[in-house]
Amino acid sequence: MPAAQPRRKPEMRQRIIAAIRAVPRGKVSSYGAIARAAGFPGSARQVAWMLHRSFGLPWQRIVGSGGEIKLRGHSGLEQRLRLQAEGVCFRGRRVDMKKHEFRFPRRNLKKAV
DNA sequence: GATATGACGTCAT
DNA sequence: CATGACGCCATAT
Repeated sequence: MPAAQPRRKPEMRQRIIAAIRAVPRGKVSSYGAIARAAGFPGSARQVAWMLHRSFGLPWQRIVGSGGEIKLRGHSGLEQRLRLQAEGVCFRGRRVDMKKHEFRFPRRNLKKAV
């Protein structure tokens, strides 16, 4: 059978947004981790793009690998303040991932969706 | 369809 | 630890 074409539905956006919203207050996650959790490993950039396009998301909880804040200037400062307001600890310029990195639940067993 | 861009990630220097 | 190069992938023009 000729194969089902991989659909490019807006499903990607939905899943990424869902993953972002899944990060609880006081926790953080990285772009790459969000992308993986959403089922799109390697699409970290799309996560960032999405944060810019969609509003109402806990954008401050998404940081770069190792807990580094990737935003520049004022935005980066605000992100830091917002996270600290949520109780997130910093170590130098980075988030203390050891304590605050959110672990996504594994929904591997079967495709239960 | 080609080129440029971006809140990325990882590795080499 | 800072910097640069390369890989990655959806959008924008």
